[in-house]
Amino acid sequence: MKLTLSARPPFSFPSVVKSHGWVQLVPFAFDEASATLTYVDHLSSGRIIEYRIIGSPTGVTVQTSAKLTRSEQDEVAAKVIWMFGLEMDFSEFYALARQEPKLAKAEKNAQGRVLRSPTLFEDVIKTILTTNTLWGATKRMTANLVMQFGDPLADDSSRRAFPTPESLAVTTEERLRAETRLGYRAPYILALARAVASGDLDLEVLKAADIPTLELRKRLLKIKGVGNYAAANLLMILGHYDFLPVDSWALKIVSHEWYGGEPIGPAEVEAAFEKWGQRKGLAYWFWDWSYFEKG
DNA sequence: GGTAGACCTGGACGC
DNA sequence: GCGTCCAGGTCTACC
Repeated sequence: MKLTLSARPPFSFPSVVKSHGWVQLVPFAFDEASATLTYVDHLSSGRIIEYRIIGSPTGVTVQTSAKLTRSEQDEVAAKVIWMFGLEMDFSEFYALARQEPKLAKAEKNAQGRVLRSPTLFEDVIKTILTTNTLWGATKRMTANLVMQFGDPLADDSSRRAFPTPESLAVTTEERLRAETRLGYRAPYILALARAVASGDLDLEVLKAADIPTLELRKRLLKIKGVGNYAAANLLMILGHYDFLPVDSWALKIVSHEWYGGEPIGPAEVEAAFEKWGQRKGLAYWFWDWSYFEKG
């Protein structure tokens, strides 16, 4: 099966794929040689399928080896549109970015979209797994979760979908600690899965564009394990850019940019991007950091 | 509301 | 080989 999906221009497939580290976390995988992003998904029909997503200047094509029903095709299309933010409009950000040399490439490179998981449940868990740890450990914890609790492709049990809330809800904190190696994050992940599986918490409604940012942030901060950094990161994913995900990395690159490498705190990071208002997250995310300049 | 201390893990580093 | 530090922070108790 093949679906062709159009994006609001400008659009850049590699810009979305490489917008942050999600592409390195299963069930995502990216093949550089063929420039193909794959993702193993658990459809609401119960089937486990793999998407092969290829970019074009006008959007993406999605291929699956499985033959899908009409409703399954609609589900895949809706999910990929969300994952790539195909309908998102960054024209107001680009208008401001044209005035800032450090964002001069933003419009040309069609920056703004960030790669998202099909469900906010998956993005919340992955975000919690990025906190207070090394990136390598985030990849390992995510891989453990997927291998231990995700359902496999019919023809390749080494490729699995992200666990459903229901599959995680029935496990124990002890197993998440001892086998999945989530450490102190185990009770957070378990509580989240149980809340979503029971229907007490509906994360998908938070994708609605008309929820005010402060209300959204308040709801995200109620999730155990989600603090200021994680909430800001999730707001970025949800298309709200009023808060900065200030982590140790942000402190490092902002210090290098404006403070000569001296130790700084979150206040200095906030001050550096204050003038960008509701688009400060975008300005921060796509800033042409001197930290990465060669030489 | 602000802050200190604890928290899982595992790689890097110094000895 | 061993101990310590720290990383894409958060929570809780305490003031």
